[in-house]
Amino acid sequence: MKEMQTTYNPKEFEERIYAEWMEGKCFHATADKKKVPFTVMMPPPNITGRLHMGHAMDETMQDIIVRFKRMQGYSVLWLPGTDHASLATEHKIAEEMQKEGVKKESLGREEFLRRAFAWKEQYGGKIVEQLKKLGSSCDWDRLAFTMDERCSRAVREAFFRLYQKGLIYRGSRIINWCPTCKTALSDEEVEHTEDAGFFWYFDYPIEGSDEKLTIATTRPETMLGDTAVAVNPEDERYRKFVGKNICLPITGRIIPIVADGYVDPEFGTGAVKITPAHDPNDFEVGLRHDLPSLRVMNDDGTMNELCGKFAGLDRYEARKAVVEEMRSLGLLNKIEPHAHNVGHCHRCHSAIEPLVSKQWFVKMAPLAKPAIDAVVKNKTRFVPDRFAKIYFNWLENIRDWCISRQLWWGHRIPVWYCECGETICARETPTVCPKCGGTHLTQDEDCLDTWFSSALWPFSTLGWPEETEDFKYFYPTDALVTGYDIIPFWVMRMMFSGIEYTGKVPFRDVLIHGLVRDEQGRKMSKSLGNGIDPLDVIEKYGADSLRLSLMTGIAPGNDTRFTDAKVEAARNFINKLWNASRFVLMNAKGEKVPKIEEIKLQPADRWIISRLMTTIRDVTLSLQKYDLGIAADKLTDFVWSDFCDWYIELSKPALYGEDPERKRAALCVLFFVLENALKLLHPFIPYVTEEVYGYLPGKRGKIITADYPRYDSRLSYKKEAKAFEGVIELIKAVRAMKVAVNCPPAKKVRLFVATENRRLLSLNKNSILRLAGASELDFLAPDARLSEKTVSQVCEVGHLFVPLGELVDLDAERERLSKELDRVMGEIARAGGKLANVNFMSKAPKKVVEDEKAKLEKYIDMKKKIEQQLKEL
RNA sequence: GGAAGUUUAGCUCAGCUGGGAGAGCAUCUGCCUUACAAGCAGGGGGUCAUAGGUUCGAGCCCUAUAACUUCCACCA
Repeated sequence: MKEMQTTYNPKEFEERIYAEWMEGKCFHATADKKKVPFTVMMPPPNITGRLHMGHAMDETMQDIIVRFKRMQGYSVLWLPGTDHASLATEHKIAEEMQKEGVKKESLGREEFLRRAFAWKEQYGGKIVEQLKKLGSSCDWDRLAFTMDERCSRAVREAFFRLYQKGLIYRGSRIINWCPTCKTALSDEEVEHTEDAGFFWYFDYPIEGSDEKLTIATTRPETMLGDTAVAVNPEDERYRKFVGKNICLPITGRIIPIVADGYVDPEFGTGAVKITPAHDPNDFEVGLRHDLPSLRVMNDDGTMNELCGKFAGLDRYEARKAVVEEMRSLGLLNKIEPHAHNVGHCHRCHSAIEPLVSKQWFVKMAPLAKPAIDAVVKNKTRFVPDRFAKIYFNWLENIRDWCISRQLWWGHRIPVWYCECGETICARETPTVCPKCGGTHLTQDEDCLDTWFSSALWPFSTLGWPEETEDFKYFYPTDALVTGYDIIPFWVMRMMFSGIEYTGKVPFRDVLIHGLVRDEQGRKMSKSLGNGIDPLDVIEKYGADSLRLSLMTGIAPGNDTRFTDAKVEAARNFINKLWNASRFVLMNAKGEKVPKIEEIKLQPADRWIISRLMTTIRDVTLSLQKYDLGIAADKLTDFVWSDFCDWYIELSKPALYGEDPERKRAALCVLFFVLENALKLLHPFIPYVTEEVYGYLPGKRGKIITADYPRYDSRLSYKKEAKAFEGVIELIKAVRAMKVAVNCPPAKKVRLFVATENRRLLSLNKNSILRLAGASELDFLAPDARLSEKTVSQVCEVGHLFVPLGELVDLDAERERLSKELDRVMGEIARAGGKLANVNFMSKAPKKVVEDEKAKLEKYIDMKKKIEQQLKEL
């Protein structure tokens, strides 16, 4: 067998091991009726995307859960895929073509799509390769793409069904328009930011009078599309004007003054210009008062032919020009600075133009209701549950979803128009008009919002609408892991889609995690340039270290900061594990290791096995609750402190000793604990655990497919473990004493313990001598004392005396004991106070009272002994 | 204008259903002890944001307050 290297070096094996897993089809899921399915759908990254820390965290969490469940014996499917990301991708491809001097429009739809698919083939798989580096154990055989044949079919089916039910409609509504991307956007795709702007006050002349009505606006250029001015019906100032008309400056159009409750008399001048075609509120006012809607802008954000001399001007140039024109007409009343909310395109960040446009919408109210109910009834639950509130908040206030996009890259809307005027929605491309029999059908030009296909992800990837084996077996899925930032985009939409199309919620648990921020707590972003590339970290430290660092010190749903120090700490831990493994293997050379059932266990053995059992139980429970951070903490603590710092050291006397049986027994326990620890750690740090597992003697398969450790109550040894803690305490006491009195560490000391528990100490004599740095261990009668000058410490197992002869620094010892006495007195006061409290005695649970009594007794005894010792010094 | 979150050691954060404040990093002291200096041993450091309340008992539950963060919202 080959030797392990002296230092942990992930580069030696990470790539090789991933290849072995792939070769062994370890990630492949089968619809195995004998097993219970466990399904996770990977949130598909955009094909334009590059792996970032957010992905790394998201992927790691899923991989941990999935590996855990796989080891527990579930038939696990973790289905990966990518999203076509229509807007982002089209944007990117158009940009690249621009560099070659090619315009999208001049290519035409077909040629553009041909190039887009070619681009996807070439670059779209990049992110998938990056995911593999992290160690993601997803079923690559089932790799899906939101625009592949399966998903496309599901999209058409879903659209068709909603259309038939009347839940999809086409209409002219006010929508969010991005003048740069030249497409409509959904409300969720608009980001609002507070921008510094101005309030322009315009005097609008009243028709047939010298009076003027002053309005305030943040968007002067839209006045060209005004079709009314509104005031509050209760507003005394303006009551007389209601019903009269305004002679709209510049345009000369005559528009009415209407009364509407929407107007806040306190704000601005209390008179509002109404532009139904360019403002959502004004649109509503327009509907109520039957006002015409006058669109004055083109798709690219320039003013249109209705704007006279302003036609062709960009909206911002037009703004200046209109203000100037009003000034020259003497109608500009004043200008005030004013901060207001402006919507921006989440893709290109241009200011959104609300405008009336003919688009396709999904009627949300009937879909939102069941999606809310499902979470209320706990059919799907959010972890942590506070995110349910955010989910409710979205769905309760949701407006109809604008699903059409003026793009080419995406799912084309499955609607055709006949010359006769008929609109046909169909699953497959129709050839004749069912109404007139005509064959001149043209398909709707628009594409669907990317999220329309993402919403079907949990089942479209499994073959829905067909009742495939996969669909029947793996759906509904079990856990969805994602960041809180995409609850409205994705989680919500999968929920109502799943319920609507399959009749079942798409997932049982929604595990929400926070954002990975930079060292200063800032969001990692391209513009700040503070993003850290996970691949660089992997290159430097290995994937396991990155994974573990992302899982330490995290709480569900909370943001976390990424620091190099954390990765280093993780790497150090793995190195520790590596060396502990190396130690165990080195000592096993040539030895035949018996089974755990065949050996005689020593107290230290029972203690570490007991600690292992506790760890198994705690970690399993934590993972089941998705408390990954806690599980990671418990595990690293167990391996580093209990196993490495204590048990390995405790086992050395046996390993290096003369008794071959003792040696074999110690080896057996070392292997037993190591093997289980590796398994428990495997979901977190899969590569190194697989690598080390391969070095373990005996015939075994891969750790990835090994059984997850189980808690065994027969091996819990609660009492023995508790008793053994006394030995540990004793050793710690000796070490601390030596340091306190400045005794050189290498100097061996003699130990005397006045105790009733000689057996336990005798059994561990060699370990105590070794770990405490002592030459002898002798016993005294329980209340006996040592005649020479000594340092002493009252321990659980007995009263410890260390004669240090001329080495004793009496002042240091006095100080140490006084400090100890203070602590004990404090404890006595605390416990005594509690026990003297009548209310505590009568109301606190018996167990708590008993515990306090025992503590008090113990501390009183300690106090006595310490005082005695102080006197004798 | 709503809503959520955060506030615990110098820093980054844990702390399950209320019963003697934790980790990692940093810092100090001493150690190259035959797995590991990416290490070992020992130590220092916290009125758990503030003010009230409930309770025998509060970091944890309730009510206010403050600061910071984020999300949502049509105030032109």
